[in-house]
Amino acid sequence: MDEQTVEQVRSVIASIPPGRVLSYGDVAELAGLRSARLVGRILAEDGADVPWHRVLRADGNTAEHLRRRQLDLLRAEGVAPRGDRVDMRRYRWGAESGRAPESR
DNA sequence: GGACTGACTCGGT
DNA sequence: AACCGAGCCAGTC
Repeated sequence: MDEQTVEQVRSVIASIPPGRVLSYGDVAELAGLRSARLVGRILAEDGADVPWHRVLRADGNTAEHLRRRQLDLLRAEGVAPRGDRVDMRRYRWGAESGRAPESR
């Protein structure tokens, strides 16, 4: 794994404000990567000390094995998941008034 | 090298 | 909503 890439990804995630979220793909883009999977992989290995819970799937779902913990952590900072799903249009970093720069 | 596996995503059925 | 196939990239066997 390229150290520089890892640091890029970690710094992007570290800069996400509390109460906001990004998708793996968003992080990949901000870090200059083409692969969202790489972001997940990096978090799996070196994500323990960054706010990894602010990163979720593009559709607002979380990875199965993390679901419970991640949603708890998010609730703790003001994000209210609807069932297993987070409202990306509302909480996505950069989407202040329900309008995302690129809300799909 | 090939096949398989993931904290992924998108477009098409 | 659910399932598929294709891209994606690094690691393991």
